[in-house]
Amino acid sequence: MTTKIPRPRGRPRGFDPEAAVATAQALFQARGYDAVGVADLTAELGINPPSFYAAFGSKAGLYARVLERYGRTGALSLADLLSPDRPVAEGLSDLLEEAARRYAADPDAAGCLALEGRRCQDPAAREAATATAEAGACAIRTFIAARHPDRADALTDYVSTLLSGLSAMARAGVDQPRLLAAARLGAGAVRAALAA
Amino acid sequence: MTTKIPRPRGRPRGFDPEAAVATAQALFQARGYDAVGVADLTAELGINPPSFYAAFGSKAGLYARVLERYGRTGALSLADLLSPDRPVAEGLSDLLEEAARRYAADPDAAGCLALEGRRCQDPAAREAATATAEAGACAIRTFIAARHPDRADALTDYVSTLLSGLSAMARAGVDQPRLLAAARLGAGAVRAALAA
DNA sequence: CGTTCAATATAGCGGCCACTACATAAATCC
DNA sequence: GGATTTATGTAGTGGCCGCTATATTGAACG
Repeated sequence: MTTKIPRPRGRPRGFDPEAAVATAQALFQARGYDAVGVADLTAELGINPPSFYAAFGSKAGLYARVLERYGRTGALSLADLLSPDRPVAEGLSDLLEEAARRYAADPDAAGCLALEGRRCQDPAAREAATATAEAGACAIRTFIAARHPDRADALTDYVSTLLSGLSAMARAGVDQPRLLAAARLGAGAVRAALAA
Repeated sequence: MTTKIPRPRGRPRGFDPEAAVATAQALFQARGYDAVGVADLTAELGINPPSFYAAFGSKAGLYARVLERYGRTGALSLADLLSPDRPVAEGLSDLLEEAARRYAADPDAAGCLALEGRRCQDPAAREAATATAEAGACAIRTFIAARHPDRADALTDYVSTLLSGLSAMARAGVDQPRLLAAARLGAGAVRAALAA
């Protein structure tokens, strides 16, 4: 159950900010940051601009909350896929395959929100997306370095390259089976590098 | 020598359109299509908007000419790298390495003009960039299919994924040695797939 | 010379953008 | 009740965008 919170002072909100963040996530993922206007968001949420800015501060502010939510719900569960007790090659293979599945799962939300967001025009939003993406790369590096410290940097670069490429291909319209096949081919190089 | 062309009727141009295309290529490659405004272009070229539109029709029209020039001068020479007499694995390896070198060669022009251009907001420019990128993928597919028809589709997807990823990493600021190492790792999977 | 033709310069168009000033509505506090 | 606080709806702001109407300049024609 939800904790009983005594109503705050003023007029209560007419909408749920968390639900709004979820709606915004879908819009941003479908069209990209730049292509989603504040007018699109307010229309979709059924609110007016002042309510929007009172709740989120700015379009980039909402995007930051969307990225935070993406890390919890939409992105790959790096903690599960890259748990320290898994073989390194297995974890990275599964990561790549799962990325291919998710990136191409919904044709209206193709690719990775964070990786794609790095290309938007708004500096604040771009930095937020870059930070989220970098956090993912950092998790990969840490996972590898625990058992293959000498190969962590190079392998992380390679896996990051593949993930960026898979996201780009998904956005270009490549379907799930093809994307998955590409991910599996790429994962082969990871296994070969770790076996050597 | 240049062919002797009798001066046409009206007032002569005050600038060289071909040089303007080259200048625009540098701008588009450095900042991306959306971030370069017509005002930026006219200022850089030292001309006014009407001259711009008389020469190129539209911003997307100029971009199409830039892409055409890119195919001739800036992009990878697919015809050389993928000439039919080369071993398939060798051609693809060299293609990936050369892409890594070029994408990270100039920090102010990181990535592939065509691959990155697929994400812009203007539909006409986006389609032009997509067509150019697709032509490259087609050349790769043809090169592979000549000797490995059953693997051409999957390998083309994989190489395209890597190229998109390398371009994205270059734009994210990864330097040339790291990018080259990632490309070499990725090329290993190509050789393995063809040897199997 | 005057006519014709094309590229130029000045100035500004309409449209969309993220964002906000202002007054009002709906709740709690005293 | 009245004061206070917060969110809301209406209506609009300034700014940048791609693009253009209009008049003028500079060249080749006849």
